Amino acid sequence: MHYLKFERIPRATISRLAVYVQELEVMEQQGLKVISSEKLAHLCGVNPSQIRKDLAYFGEFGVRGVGYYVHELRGAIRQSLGLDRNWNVVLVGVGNLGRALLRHNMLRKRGFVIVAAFDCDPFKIGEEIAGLEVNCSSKLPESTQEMNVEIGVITTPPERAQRAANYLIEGGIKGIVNFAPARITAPDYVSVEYVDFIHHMFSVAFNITQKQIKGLF
Amino acid sequence: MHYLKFERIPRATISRLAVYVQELEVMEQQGLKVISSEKLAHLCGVNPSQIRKDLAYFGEFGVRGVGYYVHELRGAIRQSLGLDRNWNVVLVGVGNLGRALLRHNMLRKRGFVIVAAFDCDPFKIGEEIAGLEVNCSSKLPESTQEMNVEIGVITTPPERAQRAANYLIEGGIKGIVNFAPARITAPDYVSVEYVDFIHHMFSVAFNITQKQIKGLF
DNA sequence: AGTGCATAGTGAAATTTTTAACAATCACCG
DNA sequence: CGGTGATTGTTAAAAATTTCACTATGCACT
Ligand SMILES: NC(=O)c1ccc[n+]([C@@H]2O[C@H](COP(=O)([O-])OP(=O)(O)OC[C@H]3O[C@@H](n4cnc5c(N)ncnc54)[C@H](O)[C@@H]3O)[C@@H](O)[C@H]2O)c1
Ligand SMILES: NC(=O)c1ccc[n+]([C@@H]2O[C@H](COP(=O)([O-])OP(=O)(O)OC[C@H]3O[C@@H](n4cnc5c(N)ncnc54)[C@H](O)[C@@H]3O)[C@@H](O)[C@H]2O)c1
Repeated sequence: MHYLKFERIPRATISRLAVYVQELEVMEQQGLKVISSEKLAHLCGVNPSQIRKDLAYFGEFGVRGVGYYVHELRGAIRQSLGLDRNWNVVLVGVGNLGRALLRHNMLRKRGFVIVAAFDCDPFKIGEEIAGLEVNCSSKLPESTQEMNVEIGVITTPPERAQRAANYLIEGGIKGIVNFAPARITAPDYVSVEYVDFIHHMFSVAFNITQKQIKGLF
Repeated sequence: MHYLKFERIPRATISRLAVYVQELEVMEQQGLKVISSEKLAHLCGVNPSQIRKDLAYFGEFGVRGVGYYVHELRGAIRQSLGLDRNWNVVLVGVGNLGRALLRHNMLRKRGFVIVAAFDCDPFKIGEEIAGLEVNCSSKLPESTQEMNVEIGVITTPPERAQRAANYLIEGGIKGIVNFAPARITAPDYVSVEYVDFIHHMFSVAFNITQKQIKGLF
């Protein structure tokens, strides 16, 4: 019997669950109904035990001898992660990257609804992008409180990231996703995540160098 | 005495080294000459021992009783990661995100030089972005071999990511950074990294949900 | 030169995370 | 309606990673 656990859930587990959801969505589109931990593991590039363990933190979602029902499992994971509802999001910094995010429907499809965008550049304020008017960032704190926004996305230059974060914190935001390559400080009650693709470039460069040293090329 | 180690280096270490470099660059701009592992750790949000351990994989870069010389340490880490040279990069998929990447000088500043961009859309082929002409993706394998390209960046829609990867692999690329939310398969000699910001959105949403359950709000 | 002080480097301990192994259980079949 | 095969959930072992505690060493000051 499975009792609700209050173990701390590894951050790596959360990250993998997101991958599982991704792959489950592909399967669902392909009309696949059932999947075993072994097959899913192979697709996601992990160990099958890992998948069963990750899922065990949240409940029992499979059928022994059969596997997991794709649709059901996707739903279960989404619910476990708190993704079975919409989240109001604001974006700070309407530059190249900010625009790319605003124009894509990827966020909305996953339940993250960008309800406002802010910039400090007077030339950008008033512009309309993807049906959203760019506002002056000084109005941010007020707006987020009014609109019940919980997550802020920072796409300003790195040296402005902390300032953007301060606005968001003042606005009562609970989580920040920072695309600028700069650490920011925030109170404990605010969750901060860093999206830093340069790290991944570094990683690849390092891996290639290593392989070269080891003579694999 | 420090002898060159052939231990496997944790992936997490690489990721942290990238953060250290980031912060060291900020310090250097501020004119700071010396930093202790304790202070750097605080800035990067990690444990001081962790920093010393991470660096120990590559050598001895500090001065006991003093700390690390900022400029020197930055150089040492960059060299350790294989970043003390330029890397030729190609980009596949000139959409919103691809353009944002092409327009930013962030990559070049770090030694990653985008030498060509490819798309399969006839309307985009021939267009010039940031001084680079968009080429037809069918020419990719040939071009990459000619230009001695080692890294490929994928910014196509997810369902096209594997195809893009295949072109890159055919072109003799050694590493791939994939921005599309889709796993890709590649031979062992190709390093693949995934940049998936949706995972970070999930993470933040999950953290907020957890805190709410625990009654922290 | 010697002393004190600060901080890097390092081996061992603690903790966390992953993997392996297996008992439990479900669907299916005769 | 019990046996069979498959695959989960779970416990135990292994591996990896992080943190601690301590030693070594360089610098500044006397
Ligand atoms: N361009 C990319 O492909 C890319 C990819 C990954 C990460 N990043 C990072 O994302 C960030 C943005 O990149 P970009 O290419 O969009 O840069 P950008 O210069 O095009 O855009 C930055 C925007 O932020 C605005 N801004 C500056 N300070 C602000 C403040 N205090 N409040 C509100 N808005 C403010 C600017 O007016 C500008 O519109 C950078 O930190 C960059 O390093 C960029
Ligand atoms: N837009 C964002 O802010 C953002 C952020 C993170 C990740 N992503 C991901 O990055 C990818 C690209 O996003 P986008 O917003 O730029 O999408 P987009 O639709 O604007 O651009 C995709 C481009 O890829 C091209 N393409 C398609 N198939 C191709 C192929 N086989 N070879 C070469 N080019 C091909 C298309 O012609 C198009 O120009 C998507 O997978 C998206 O999920 C986007």
